[in-house]
Amino acid sequence: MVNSDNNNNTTEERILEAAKKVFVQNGMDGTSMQQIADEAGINKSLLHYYYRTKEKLFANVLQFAFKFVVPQLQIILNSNDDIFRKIERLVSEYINHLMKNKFIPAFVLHEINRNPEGIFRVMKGVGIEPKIFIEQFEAEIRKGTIRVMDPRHLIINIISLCIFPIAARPLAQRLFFQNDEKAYERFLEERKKVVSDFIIQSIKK
Amino acid sequence: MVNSDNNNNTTEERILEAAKKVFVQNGMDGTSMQQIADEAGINKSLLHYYYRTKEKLFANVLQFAFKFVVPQLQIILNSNDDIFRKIERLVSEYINHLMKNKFIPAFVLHEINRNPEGIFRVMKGVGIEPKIFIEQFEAEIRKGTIRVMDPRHLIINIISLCIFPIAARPLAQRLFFQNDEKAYERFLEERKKVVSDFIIQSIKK
DNA sequence: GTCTATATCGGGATAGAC
DNA sequence: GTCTATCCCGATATAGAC
Repeated sequence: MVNSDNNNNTTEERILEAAKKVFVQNGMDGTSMQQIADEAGINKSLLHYYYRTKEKLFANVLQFAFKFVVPQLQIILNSNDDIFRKIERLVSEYINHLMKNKFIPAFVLHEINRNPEGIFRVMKGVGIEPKIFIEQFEAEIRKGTIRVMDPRHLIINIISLCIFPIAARPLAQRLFFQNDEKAYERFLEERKKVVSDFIIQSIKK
Repeated sequence: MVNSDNNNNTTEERILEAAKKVFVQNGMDGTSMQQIADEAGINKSLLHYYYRTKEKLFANVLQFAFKFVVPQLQIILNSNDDIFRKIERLVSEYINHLMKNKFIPAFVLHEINRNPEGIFRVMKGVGIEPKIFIEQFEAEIRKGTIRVMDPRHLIINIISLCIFPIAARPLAQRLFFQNDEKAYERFLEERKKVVSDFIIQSIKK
């Protein structure tokens, strides 16, 4: 899961762990309180005792989708590396994270459409801030080392290339890799280099 | 919607139109038969009369997500254009299609994870076949006009860059465009050129 | 074909015993 | 804190009148 601290803690924590697992795999609508209770090894009533409603429990789960990875990415965004090195590190770190949390991308994308405000609130809470990265990018454009481009396109491109292959994995793995798990893992490993090369080539003059 | 032939046909067709609209926006789990009945202007029983179960009705909807766009893309894939022109046309056509069917990407991605076999069956049914495109790509590599690259990475990259900005639109529009619909429309229009330039730059030697 | 009425089940949530 | 029992509602699905 997205969190490393595992099971045998308090009941409250066990519930949250179970909820993360089940919600992230099946979405808000696709998950019942019974499933979460079973996963946590307790009964439904306790869920309501600790988190009054399903909505509140879900809200608690949602932020875990960002809580751990955002600070890591922020460190890279604000580091002293040059722009190309930053892109390499961002892509590698992000793909790495998503490989370890493979249900997160589709879960978040579904939620973005089901209830945009919820995600938006969480995103403002964790507060990712690409300002320094964008300024650096624009400085390079003025220096003439990279092509003129709206930084928003670059950012969306980077994110697209990292997230989509994980979000669409169950289909892509079947279509292109005969549903071979290991082969797709290797493909994703390769992508850490392929994607950053791809991006750097496309922006370099 | 993904289909052009509109409303006032037989009841059976009206139901299917309504089901497409509601299912695609809210997903299988997020949709009730009552919602579909309301959207179609009839009552629940009729849904069961025409399509025995919710599952069967949903299965009928699913294929419409691919039925119309796949043949169009296939024509481009098999055309006589050179590889760069093909990429331009593919990206432009696909983004265009997705802009007109903005709920499809997140719907499909969610479904890919909820029930991969269902999507896989549909995909084999509509049968997209990139063989000619891949051969053309490999021929260019041998000629030395483009860099060495697994064609699967290229294909995944193209699809990622087209789909993701639509799938994540509700969030991206808020984060980068103050939730301005029109501004995001322009951004997506721009992407038809930006994305194909981006890809071509990155593979060209 | 289309409707109303109803059966049956599972959902979220609460009451109350321990 | 944790359980069992229960409430209430909305869901899918069916029966049967017209």
